[in-house]
Amino acid sequence: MSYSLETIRHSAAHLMAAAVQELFPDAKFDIGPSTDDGFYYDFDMTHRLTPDDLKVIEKAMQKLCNQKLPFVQSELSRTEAQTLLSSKNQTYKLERLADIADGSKITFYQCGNFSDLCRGPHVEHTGQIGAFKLLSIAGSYFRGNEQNPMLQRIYGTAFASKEELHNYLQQIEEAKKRDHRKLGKELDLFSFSENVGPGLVLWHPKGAFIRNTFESFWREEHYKNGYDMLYTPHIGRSDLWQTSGHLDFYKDAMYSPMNIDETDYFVKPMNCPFHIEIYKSNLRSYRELPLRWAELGTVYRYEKSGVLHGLLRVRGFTQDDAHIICTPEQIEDEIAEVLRFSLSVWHAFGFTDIKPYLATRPEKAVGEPERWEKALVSLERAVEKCGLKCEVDEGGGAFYGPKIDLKVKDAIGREWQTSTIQFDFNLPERFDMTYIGEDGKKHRPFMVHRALFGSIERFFGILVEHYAGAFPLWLAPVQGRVMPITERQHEFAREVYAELRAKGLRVELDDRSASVGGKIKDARNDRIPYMLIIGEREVETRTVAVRNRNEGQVGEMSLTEVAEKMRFEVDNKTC
RNA sequence: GCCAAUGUAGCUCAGUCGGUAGAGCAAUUCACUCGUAAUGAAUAGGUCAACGGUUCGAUUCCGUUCAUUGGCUCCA
Repeated sequence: MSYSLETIRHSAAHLMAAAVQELFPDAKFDIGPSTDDGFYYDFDMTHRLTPDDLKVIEKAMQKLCNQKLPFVQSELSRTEAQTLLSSKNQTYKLERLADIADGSKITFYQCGNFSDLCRGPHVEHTGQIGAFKLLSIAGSYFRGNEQNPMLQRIYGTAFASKEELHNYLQQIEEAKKRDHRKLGKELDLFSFSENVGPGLVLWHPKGAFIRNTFESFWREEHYKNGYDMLYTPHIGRSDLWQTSGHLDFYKDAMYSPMNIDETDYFVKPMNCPFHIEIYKSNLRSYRELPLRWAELGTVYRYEKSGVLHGLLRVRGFTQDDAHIICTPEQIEDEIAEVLRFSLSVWHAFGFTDIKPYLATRPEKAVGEPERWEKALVSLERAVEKCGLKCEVDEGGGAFYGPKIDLKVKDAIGREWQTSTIQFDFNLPERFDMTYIGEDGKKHRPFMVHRALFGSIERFFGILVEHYAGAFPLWLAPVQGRVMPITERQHEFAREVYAELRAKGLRVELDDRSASVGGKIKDARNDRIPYMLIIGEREVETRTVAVRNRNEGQVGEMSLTEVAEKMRFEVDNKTC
C-alpha cells in the first residue's frame, strides 16, 4: 500500500510530536499539518528549542519509526474529547476542538503514547514514513494572529523514499548556491550599509549596469507598445495622500513627513496620485483615450523590520509602474494587450512557464457591481486570448478592484509572483477623474495599475537566482576577458582588447602575471561568458583561443569571428 | 513588529573556561613567463557590531541598542 505525500508528511508531523512529548513532557500541542514541501508542528513549552534539539528529536523519531507503531483511530464524543484534552491541559487543542462544527465526527489518532485530535488520514504504522528530516525552528503565532501568543514551530520534510528526500535536500542546496544575496556579494552587484539603513539598496557598478540595461529594454518595449513615459517627484503634500486615502490606510507604513513652509510632505509610497494629477492637468476627451503612462518610479515604504529580505523585500524600491486610463469600451482590448505584453517581456528573459491568477471581488469593496463584472469579464477574456488558463482566487481582489497576478517559474522550478494587473475603482472616484464622451457629457474612466516586474529590485534578485549569476550576454556587465598567457603576448592582447572594445563589446584585459589556469578559474568565478586566451600561436595567426562559459573550448577564432558570434548572442538575447 | 539564532580582517571562518586575536582566499610588492579550474615568497590588513554594567582587567560574562539570518504577521 502506498500513501500520498500528504499522508506521509502528516504522519511524520505526528511522529515528531510523539518524540517531542517524550522529550519535553510539559509540551502543549497546537497543530501539525503537511505543507507543499514538508510539514511542521507548533508547540508551546518552557524549553526553548535549539538546533541541537532537532538532532535529538530526529533520533527519537527514528526509534519510534523502527518500532512500527500503529496509528490507531478512535471516535469520541465532544464531552469525551473535552475531558481527555482537559486532563492533559492541552489548551490549544481545546480551542481547536471548539472549532469543529457540531455534528462532525471527532476523531483521535493514537501513535505510541501520543494521542492527537486529528481528522487523519495517516499511514498504518510509523515504519511506513519513508524518510524524514527536521529542517528548522521558527516562531509562529497561534492561529496566525499576532495578538495571540507565539508558539515554537519545527519544520521538517518527509518523502516516501530516502532517494526523494536526498533529491529535495539537493534542491535546497542548489537554491542556496543561487541565493542572490550570496551572489550579489561574490559578483559585486549590490550591497546594503548599516550607515544608510535597512532595506535601502546600494547598486554597485556591475549591478547598476545590468539594471540600466534591462531598464533601457523596458523603456524601448514600452514605447514600442504605445506607452508614454512620465517622471514624477519623490514627495508630495499631505493633502494629496489624504485624497488618495493613503494617510487613512497606510500611514504607519509611510516614512514620516517633513515639514516645509508649514506643510507636511510625505515621501511617496506609490506613483498613482502623481499620474492622476497629470491626467487632471487638462480637460480630457474620449478621443485621447486610452492613455498608457509608465514610469520607473522609486517609492519608499516603511516595511516592518522582520520582513526585509535581500532585494526581494526592501524599503526603497522602484516600481515599473504604469497606469492605463481608458473608456469602458476599450478596457477589454487594453487588458488583453497588457497581458500579451507582459508575457513577451518575460519570454525575453527566458521565463516561459507563466501562470495567471485571477482575484475576484472581496466582501468589502468599492465600485459599482456592473463595473466589477465588466472588469472581471475583460480579465477572463484576456487570459483566454493569450491561450492561458488561470486559477481563480475567489474574493482575493483588493477592495478597490479585481486583478490578475502572474506567477513565473524560474530555471530551477521555483514560482515567483511578479506581474500584476489591477483595476482601480477607488482612485478615479476619490480624485474625481473624468473625460468628456462623444455625448459631450462627463464620464468616469476605467483605471488600471500594472507592473510587469513588480519592483526593479525584486526582479533583479529573481534574475540573479534564475541565471545563477551567469547573466546572458546582452545583460552581462563583462562579456569577455582577454587573457594573455605570458608578457610576450601583452602587446597583441592590448590590441585585441582595444579592437573588441571599439566594436562595442564589453571586454576586460587580465594582464596579471598569473597562470592560465588561475586566470580561467577567476574568470569562471566571475561568470565571464567569453574567455579569450592568447598565447604564441594566437599572436602568430592573429586569432584568439575562445573558451565559452557554456560550451567550454570552442577553438581559435579571428577577432571578426568572435565579435560576430558575440554580437549574434547579444542581438538574440540568448539566455 | 513578534519568536529564535547570529555578528571576529574586504570575503569564508578558527579562537579566547576573562589577561586586547589567527588561518585560507582577496589586496600590495617582488620573483616567475607559464597553453585551459589555484606559481612561489614577502608585506600590509582588526575599537573582535555599538553603547553601558560587573571586574584589577571584557572581544570573551551580563544588559541595552543596531544589523543580519530562519520563520510568523504584513505586503496599497
